[in-house]
Formats: sequence, C-alpha cells, structure tokens
Amino acid sequence: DGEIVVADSRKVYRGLDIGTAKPGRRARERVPHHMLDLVNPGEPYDAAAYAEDARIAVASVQARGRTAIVSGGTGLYLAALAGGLDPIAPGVDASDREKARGKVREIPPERRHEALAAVDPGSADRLHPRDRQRVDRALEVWHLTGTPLSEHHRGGAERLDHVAFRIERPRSELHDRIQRRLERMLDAGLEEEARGLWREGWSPTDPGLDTIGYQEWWPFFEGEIGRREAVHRILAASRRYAKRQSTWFRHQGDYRPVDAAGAVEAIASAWTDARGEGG
RNA sequence: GCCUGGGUAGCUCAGUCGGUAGAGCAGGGGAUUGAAAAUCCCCGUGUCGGCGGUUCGAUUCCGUCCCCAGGCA
Repeated sequence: DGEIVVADSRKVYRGLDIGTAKPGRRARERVPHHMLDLVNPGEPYDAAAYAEDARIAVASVQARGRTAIVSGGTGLYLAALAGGLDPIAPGVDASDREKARGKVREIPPERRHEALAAVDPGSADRLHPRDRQRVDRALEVWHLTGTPLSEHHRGGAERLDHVAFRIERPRSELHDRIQRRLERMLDAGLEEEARGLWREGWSPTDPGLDTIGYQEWWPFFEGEIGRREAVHRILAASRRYAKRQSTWFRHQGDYRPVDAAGAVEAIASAWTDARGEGG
C-alpha cells in the first residue's frame, strides 16, 4: 500500500493543470498524491526546494507505515530527492541570492565564461561558454559563497534508500502517444486554460510558464502565428523533451530499464526482490 | 488555351556567372548538482520535377512534357 510523491517541476504550479497532465480529483481520491500545487506561477521553485519538501513528504508517508512511490519525469528533481544536492550556502535567503545574481548581471554575457574561468577554472572547463544558465549559476555561487562551485560538488549529500526504474518504449510508439496525449489535452480545454493565464498577465518569462503546452500559445494569442503553428510547436517541443528525458534516464543515475509492456508487474517483482535482499 | 512565377533534404527556402549543393525547422545522438517541460553541444548524398539537346562536363543554358500558385481569356 502506497502513496505517490510526484517528481515534476511543472505540476508544483497551481493553475497549470491540463497541460501538465496533473492528476485530477478522482485519481487523488484513490491514492494520495504529494508535491502538487505548491506555488503560484511567477513564484520561483527549484530542485533544492523540491528535495527539501519531497523528503518531508516521503517521511510522512513512511511514518504512516506506507510505501512512498516517487513518480515523475523531472530528472534533476529525482536526483535531488534521491541522492541529494551538495549543500551550498545553507540558509541563504532569496535576497542574498538576488544580490549575487545582480553581481553576475553586471558582467556582459559574452564575458561571463572567461570571468568564471578566472575564479573557478574547474567549472569553466566543464561548461560550454554558451551554456549561459550553468555559467551564470556557477558565477552566482562564487559571488554568494566565495568558493568555486566545483569545490561544493563533493558528492557527499545523504542518499535516500530507494530502487529506481525507467520505463522504456520505442520512440515511434512514444511519438504516437505524444500526439494522442496532445489531442486529449486540446479536447480538455488546454487552449482556454492557457488563454486564462495569458489574460491574467502571466508570460513565458515567469518561472512556471516556460512550460511546453503553455509558452507556445503566447505568440498565437498575440497574433504572431496561427493556431495550427502553435499546436505544431507544442507537439515538436513535447517530442524533443521526451528525447531529452530518455537521454537523462539512460545515463544519469542508476535506473533499471523496464519495458512499457508489463511494466507494472516487472516493477512489482523487482521491488519485492530488492526488499528481500535488503536494498 | 495564353502569360508570369515556382518545382532543390521530411518541411520552408537559399545557391551554383556550367565543375554533382547548404541554412533554418523537423529528426537522431550527447551533456546535465538550487531556472531543468530549462540551458547547451555534436550529426546534412539529396534521381536539384521527367525526357531529350548543346557541352569534356548540366541541378545550372536550350527544347519539350508534367505538376503547383497567380494573372489574362
């Protein structure tokens, strides 16, 4: 008997329901789901916050004598929960972080990689100069702590005891399912849900809205592209995302592959075996 | 029927003053430690619409045919 702890960076946002395939009331009544609807769009949420909140959720499930079933597609969040993130400046508040980011912004974007090389050659070496998000984060950590990010990465975070699986299916089958899933979302009113968020003034630059199935509608609502094109973009973005997920789960962490056909049985028996050997 | 554009990668198109061609998107592979549904990296041979002609050589020039869009009838 178990409860589900969702590991999905989009389902934590309130108001994004159809496009994130968030479980509905009925599913939640059948089995309790955790880590849904935690923040408003526009509120930043990240892997560290997730790890902290999700560990509390897991502990509460286990305190009830039940099994915590973690399910979801955000690889980094799963990694953060399972293996932990190396602690960086524990206890920094949002304003400290914002201050550090401000310092990073003072550096012209094209010079940030070389700026990083000067203070944290390890990270600079590892990161591609155009990978601005990671370059900026490494600089942010430097400004925040005075210690290179590469030195924070010691791999010493506490691990959560678990067994992990990844469900595999042929890419062509995946593409068919993505297509059908999008059709169902459109029938369920995805466009109207997105339009509502658009009317409320949210934009894809807000933390919760750089999301596939939402961000693509903005250019349509603003008359720049047709509806067909918007739908096509959602489809293409979904397929690319699925590909990135495959890559992640194939290479990051130690997920046991299970074929989609009969996945439930395979996971159940593997789980029993793993418990038997004390894993 | 006539005139004008077009027919080149799965799609949208560029280009070769004649020496068998390249971008974006799509697609594939990879990276991934507090924005991760994000952010990045790598991968381009395709009867250049068909058939003839000119030429050492044609996707490029010429002829003809087929198809698409628009205009005139």
